[in-house]
Amino acid sequence: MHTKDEISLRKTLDKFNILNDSEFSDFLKVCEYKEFSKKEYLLLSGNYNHGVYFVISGTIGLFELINGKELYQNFFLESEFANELKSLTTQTPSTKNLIALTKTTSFYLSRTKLLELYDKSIEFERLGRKLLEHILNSQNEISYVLQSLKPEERYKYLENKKPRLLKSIPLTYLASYLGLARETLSRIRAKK
Amino acid sequence: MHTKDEISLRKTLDKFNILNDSEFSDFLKVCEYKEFSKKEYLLLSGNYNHGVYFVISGTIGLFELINGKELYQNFFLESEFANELKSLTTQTPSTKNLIALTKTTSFYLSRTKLLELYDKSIEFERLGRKLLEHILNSQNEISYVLQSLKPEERYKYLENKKPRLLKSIPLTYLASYLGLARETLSRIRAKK
DNA sequence: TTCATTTTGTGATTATAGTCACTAATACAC
DNA sequence: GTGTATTAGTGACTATAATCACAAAATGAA
Repeated sequence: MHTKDEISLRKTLDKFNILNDSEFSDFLKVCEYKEFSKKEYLLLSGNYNHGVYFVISGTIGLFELINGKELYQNFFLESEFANELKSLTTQTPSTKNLIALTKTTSFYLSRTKLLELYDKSIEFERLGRKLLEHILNSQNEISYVLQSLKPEERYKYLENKKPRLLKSIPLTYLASYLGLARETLSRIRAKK
Repeated sequence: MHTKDEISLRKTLDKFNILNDSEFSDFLKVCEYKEFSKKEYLLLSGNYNHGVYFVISGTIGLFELINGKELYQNFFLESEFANELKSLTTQTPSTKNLIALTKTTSFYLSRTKLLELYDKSIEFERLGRKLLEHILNSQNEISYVLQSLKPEERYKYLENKKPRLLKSIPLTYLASYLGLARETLSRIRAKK
């Protein structure tokens, strides 16, 4: 049996060219299908993070609450792995929140099952490593944007490199993500 | 034979609790001792990145040249792995430079040898994954600093979380690293 | 469809850090 | 030890984006 959702997961993992059919099947076996309604929390700060999510449909936001303000640090769209790695890897209470910004469907992979996969064979370790390399390269890009681009250039960065975000995430959250005041981003867009 | 330098490497890797004596010995076997004089480049933008360095002594800087300005993105001190992962993992020409900011000694591990280790056993893959998790958590912290802290708070961040940088890296480079004008950082420090 | 909530737009003002220009101090090479 | 490089400090000024306050629009639920 291959549902559309499983094929989507397969396609994403196949980019790394590591798992064969049997390994993918093992991966899938430990995934649980989960749905979230808009504004539902997948992870609440203060709690431990117990796993990762593969987004089938919808969008998930990662944010931190800093003096009453929601500081968005990432967004996860269709076919991406939503993750908060600090708490997951160090097993300390999370300072961050994962929230469904829209109605969302996902595959959930618990930390326990993930660690079992890592133990099972080198292929899963390799997949984990490659995924982390990929995530790290993205994260470095964001850091660069925040470190050195002016507001207008940050907006252009979204246009050019993250058009899906621009299309699907409210400006308010994007401003937070880019380290700008909402009004600033609104004015930049108005000028175009 | 165990030199002081090898013990330093061993201690750093032992934090991850993965390699046994024989595996560490395999790791060490593929390391080359390399020295760099002040201002010598370990990686020049435009070139391919062929490996990683473990800093035995000295400091290494990672920067990008953006309209004539050196934009420092990281510093690597004693007992840290100096890396530029984008070019290393994607095998595209590097946009970044690695430079010895002081006279530096290091162990060099080539990409080829690294990949051989990854193939050799699951322990090396796991070490790679854990190292990446660690690096990613640090990188997320920097992003947070750049996204949401005011100049004064950024300086405090260095004081509290990166005192070694504050001690050993010129203010000019630290300002770049923190996304601030050199003068701003200088004034902040003067106020203390 | 209507009402409440969320999201966006925009003007006026202020705070803040960037830039420029120059001096001082420190480090480093010969 | 002298001279050159690099690094740091500081005042004056300017540009820029944050903040505040409010209105408008869009979205979503009942």
